[in-house]
Formats: sequence, C-alpha cells, structure tokens
Amino acid sequence: MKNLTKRQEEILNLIKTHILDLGFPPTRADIANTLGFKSPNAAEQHLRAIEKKGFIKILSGASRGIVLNDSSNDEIPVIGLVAAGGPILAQENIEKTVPISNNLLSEKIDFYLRVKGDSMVDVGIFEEDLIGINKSIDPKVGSVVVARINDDVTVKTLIEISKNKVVLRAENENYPDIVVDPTVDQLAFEGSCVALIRESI
Amino acid sequence: MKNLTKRQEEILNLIKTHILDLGFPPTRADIANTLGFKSPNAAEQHLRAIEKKGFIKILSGASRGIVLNDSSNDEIPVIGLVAAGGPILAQENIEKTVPISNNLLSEKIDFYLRVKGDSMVDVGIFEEDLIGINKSIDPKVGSVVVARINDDVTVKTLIEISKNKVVLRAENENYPDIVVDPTVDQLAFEGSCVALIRESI
DNA sequence: CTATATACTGTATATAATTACAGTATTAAT
DNA sequence: ATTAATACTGTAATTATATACAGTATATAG
Repeated sequence: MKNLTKRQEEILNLIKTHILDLGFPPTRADIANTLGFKSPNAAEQHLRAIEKKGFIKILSGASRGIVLNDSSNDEIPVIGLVAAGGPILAQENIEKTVPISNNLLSEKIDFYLRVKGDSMVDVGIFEEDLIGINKSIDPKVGSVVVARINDDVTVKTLIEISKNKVVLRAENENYPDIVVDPTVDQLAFEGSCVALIRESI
Repeated sequence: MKNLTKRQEEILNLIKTHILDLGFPPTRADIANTLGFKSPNAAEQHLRAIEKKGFIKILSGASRGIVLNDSSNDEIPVIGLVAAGGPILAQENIEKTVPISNNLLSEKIDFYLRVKGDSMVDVGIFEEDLIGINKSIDPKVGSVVVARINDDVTVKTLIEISKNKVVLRAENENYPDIVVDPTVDQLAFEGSCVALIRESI
C-alpha cells in the first residue's frame, strides 16, 4: 500500500473523524468546506487518489459512499502459541484479532500475547491472560518484556542488560533467573508489556 | 424511552446492520427496497416515529443523516470510588465510560470497577486494576464478587453463603476473613467479576 | 524535455435523496 | 364513536450530491 501525501492523509483523517463524530462519511462538499476548497471537485480528485492507493473504496452513485479499507489498522492481533522460528506476528500465530478500544487502553498496543505458564504470577500475570505488547518501547530494567531467546519466546522481567549479559527474572520463586549472553545466544526483544486483560476470572 | 413496534425495531436493526456492513446509514429508498415498500415515504414515516421515541436523530437536509442515539447501550461505565450510600452506578461514581469491545471480552460486562487496595493480590488483582463486573451472575462460592456491606463496597472471594452466615475472603494473608450475618448487617451482592484489565504494567 | 502526480478553481449536469402532500386501511385507546 | 398511532401507496418537488469536463500551476521522475 503506497504512502499517502500529507494532504491526502489530512483528508483520510477528516473522513475518519466525520464518521466518528456523526456516524457517516462526509460529502465532497463537506470535505471542501472543512479544508477551504472552493470546488467540491478538489475533494473528488483527492478521494480518487486515496482510493487508487488502496485506503478507501468509493461506491459510485451512492451519496457518502466512502468505505474505509484499512481495517487491518484498527484490529490488534492476538498471538497464541508462537511457532518456533518465524516472526511472532506471522499469520499462523494469530489466534484472532480484536478491534482497538482507544478510550480504554491509552497506550499503543501492537499485539496481545496469550500467557502460557505461571512464571509471572507474582506480578499478577496468570496463565491464559492476554498481555498487551508495545513493540516500540525499548526494554527497560524493571519492566516486563517479551524476549526471544534462540527461537523461544518468553515473558519475563528485565533485571540487567549489558553488552554480554542479560538477566531475565521469572516473577515466581520456583523459577530461576535466566542469564543470557547475547554474544553467544540469539536474543531479541519483541516488545514491552503495557497492559493486561483477563477474560475469565 | 418508549418501546419500538416490531416493524420499527426491524428498521432500526436494518440501519445498524447497514452501518456495520458499509460504514454509513441507508437512505429511505434503501430501507424501502430492503423491506419491500413501494414508497420511500413509508421509510420516512417510520424513521420519524423512531426519532420521536428517542432512538435516532434525523439530520434534516443531510443525505443518510441518521444518527443512532442509543450510545448508552454501547458504553460501559467505569466506577471509581463508590460514594457511601447511593447506588453503585450513580452518576457521581462514574469515572468515565468506555465502548464495548465485544470481540475481546465475550462475557457481558455491566460496569468496570477500579480496584482500591491490595486485598486481592494473591489472585492477581492489583490496586488500580479495572475489574469487569456482571450484575446478573449469581454469587457463587469460590468466585470473586462485589459485595456491599452496610454501604461499604468491597471486592472479595465468596467462601461460604447461607441464611445467616456469609464469609468473604481477601486474597492476601494480611487480611482476615470477613464474616457477615445478613440478618444483622445489610449485605448485597452487586455482581460477579468476569474480567480484569490492567492499563499500565 | 516530457510525462505523471499533486493540488487545486470553476462550471455544469444528471441523479440521488429528502421530504412535503394526498390518500387508504387497520388496530388500540379514550 | 372518535381520536391517535401504526403501516403503508403514490406522486412530485426541492435540494443534496456525485461526478464529468475544462482549466491553471507546481513538483518530481524518467
């Protein structure tokens, strides 16, 4: 999907806002008025450009017939078991997707991970819980992170991080610390935990 | 809010379905076509009746200008501190409301309650967590319930329930069991905990 | 140098859509 | 017995809207 120009993005946002506010898309005239165009045709042409790039679909003949196409942008994948090897967000790992509920969870969540095992019970993370992961937050000491160690994906608290020593701690006294030397073992941080959801309690 | 007739309800559902499917409301002609009316005016008059009963708002002059009014039906209140006395869902207790996200949380949630204190840490319910409460589920032994004891609202595990003895347990060894005699103290169950959400982790 | 994309103005028109007016018929309420 | 609400048909007019066509101007890619 090609990138939108600044102006096109502005118009796409206007459409989204209009739908959020009123429950239906704007007309060409609405767009022109809001952005100060003197001709509705300016809006028309922008819409066609945005459609060409795949972000919307224009239903011909229907008033306000603008359908948003980027549903993928509004759904958060829920990751079940992670297959060894491949990327965590690979299609086969996605259990389902859920719509964003911005108002409830303010921090950006790239995906949910279904927790396996009881290694984090002491910080209230239980088996089958869903933890919301933000990929962009750098792993900070003391925070709960999703780490991949040689194809194994695990959720732990980051205790220490340096060039050749990384310590991950299970929040359960029955489990020992995991000490990894990144120069020996493959280690990658998939993201940081920013939310928790428990469906059945 | 008055009740809709069968036909009016059918039309309201049609509007909702149309919005869900296409992203914008139907026209009078759309409604007439779908339901087999031979005149768009039939739809028009139904819409006016539905508006009169408070379920929608018709924006005059705007094509497809039908705005759904029953937002209260799609928003879940978040209860912060509960004022002593009055009902738990009283306006002054509502911290905010959040949209339903059906797909994620399958069980019905009547309201969220923001947890105060650490009395339930052993089952992973921490201070500031949001717990989703279903008012309709009868309190079951072993489940986490919201109880009101003489105007005090508390979240505890129900351990024992009989005519003149109810035992509620804090899931934290530092707190003693709460034993209540419903014939002496006022006791009411506000609902059962069916979900948990932690916003910052 | 020449397309091609972007970003508009300006005009015009066919058609999509709202909405008023005039009816008919049935049912429930006063 | 009469009024009000429900549930439509049928027609028509006004306005809302999409959308085509003809331009202008600038920037970018080949």
